Amino acid sequence: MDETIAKFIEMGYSIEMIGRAVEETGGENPEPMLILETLFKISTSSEASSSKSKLIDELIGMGFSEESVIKVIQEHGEENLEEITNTLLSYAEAEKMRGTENEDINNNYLSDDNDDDGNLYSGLSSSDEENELNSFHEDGRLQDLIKMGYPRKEASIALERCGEIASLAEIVDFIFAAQMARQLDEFWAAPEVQERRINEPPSRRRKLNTDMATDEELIRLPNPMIGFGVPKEPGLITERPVPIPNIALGPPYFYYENVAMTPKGVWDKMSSHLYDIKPEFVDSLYFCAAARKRGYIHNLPIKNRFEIQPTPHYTIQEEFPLTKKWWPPWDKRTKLNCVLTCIASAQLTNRIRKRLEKHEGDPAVQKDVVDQCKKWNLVWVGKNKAAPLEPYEMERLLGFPNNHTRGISRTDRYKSLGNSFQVDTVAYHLSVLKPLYPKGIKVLSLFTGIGGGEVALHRLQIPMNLVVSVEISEVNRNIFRSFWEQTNQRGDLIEFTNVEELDDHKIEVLMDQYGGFDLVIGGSPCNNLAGANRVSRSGLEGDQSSLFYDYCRILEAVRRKASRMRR
DNA sequence: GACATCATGAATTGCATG
DNA sequence: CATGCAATTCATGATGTC
Repeated sequence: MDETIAKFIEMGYSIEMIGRAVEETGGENPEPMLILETLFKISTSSEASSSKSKLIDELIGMGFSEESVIKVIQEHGEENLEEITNTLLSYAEAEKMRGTENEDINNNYLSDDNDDDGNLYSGLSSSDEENELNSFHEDGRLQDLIKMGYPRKEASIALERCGEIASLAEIVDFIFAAQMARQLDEFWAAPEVQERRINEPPSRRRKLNTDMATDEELIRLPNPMIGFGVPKEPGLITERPVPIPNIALGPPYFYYENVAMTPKGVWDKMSSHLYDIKPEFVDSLYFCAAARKRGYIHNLPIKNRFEIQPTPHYTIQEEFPLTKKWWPPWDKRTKLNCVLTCIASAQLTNRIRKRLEKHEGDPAVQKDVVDQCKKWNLVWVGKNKAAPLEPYEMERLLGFPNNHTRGISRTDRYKSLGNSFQVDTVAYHLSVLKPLYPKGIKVLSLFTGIGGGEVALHRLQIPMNLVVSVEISEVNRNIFRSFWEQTNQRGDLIEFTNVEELDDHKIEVLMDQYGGFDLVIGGSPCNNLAGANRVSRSGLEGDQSSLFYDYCRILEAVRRKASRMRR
């Protein structure tokens, strides 16, 4: 503990503050991370601001206005460092994009008036980007950085780390992130002796060690599958166990999704292609009455998530009350299994009924029937009658509005719904964007499907000023366009069919035209990964699932372009 | 051709057991 | 630690009907 305190003093905190923080943190041997968080809170709270904290000075020195910094820290006083980084970067981004308007970003953020921003992205066109980039000399970059107030040493390290072709914005991002992360890093790199003194549950320590191990370690699925935490369940994590690498910090933010249970090594590979961010595995049974085990790789902040309202029912019986009348007492299910793309045959329902009538009260038969019900996700809709869900029932489970998929064949509805997001789960993750983008966001939506991500944003009441959507299926495009029209969206919708056709040039033109993207969202095809595939479960290199690499390509193009535009 | 219906395992993981 | 068992899974392809 003494070592910890010494470290705090070294970081510039006074002994009084440390004492107060330890006291407030409580416990015999509080975790240093918690103390640091409390210290941070104290040092940035209004009553302790007689002497401005080191952090505020640092942020101001980096070129943010004093008002911005104070405002953000007041607003997010209890946030972690990553949160503040993200928020300030978002503000800076928003300020840049407003361009000549030159509004005070803080007033803009705090004000409730949502005036008409229909012309927010009209007539923006830039030129000579490439020439500017090429003429960017390293010495020039160094001098620019020093002019911006960065210490020479820090600037040159960043230059070295980012490489010769990095833009100024990328380097600024790097320095910023490095400064914000430095305090945390001291603890992650803490010596063994100190580590053992930390009074933390063994499970957490094991996780910590695993995460810090080499990359050879395969990614394991967590149990319970709650990611960084789910509502109404213990185990909420407020810091990422493995921080986001500097190079991947947003904005622009991105959100990638796929099935959790893939062939071995797939998630390791996907993570390695997405900036080594560790996936967040979440089972949607914590959000609705059906399981849905999915992995999400994203660079979103994770603090202050919230659920969309109204929340769905958590059990089968509450979600489908009419089944209660027929539900046999020996079927103990309260949650359904994953909604797939195909349903059970009517023959199965018949076979089950006949068996139950013939062997009334036979526990062995009942056990077998329950197994079949689990396998095919059946619910009880009549006496001895177990039937698959109707499309509208799947819509409800997945968080879509009633009849979202109306207008296409029943077979196609099942297929499209089975391939979709669970809206409440995704919305929970995306909810952190709401305070960051009060005037709405610009979305690049890959593999849009029936628009699960957009429905989530809509239900979060985050305006979509622009959606560029890529979706190969015509019926899905029709459904999504119907949603767009029926909800009276005011933003622009631009549709593409194939991800392959969205090349670097098209991306640049779109981003110039609209001022960039705030969010890149999508889940690439799982056909060749999903366990239900008996025929072609060929892994990430399969015909459809290899489109994952197009997601990466497009994301990287967007982030590169965004870095150039930031200047 | 659109649509509906049906039959078709296996990879992976968790867990208990020895 | 090996082994076996149980549980779960964003699907594909063939066939029939209209």
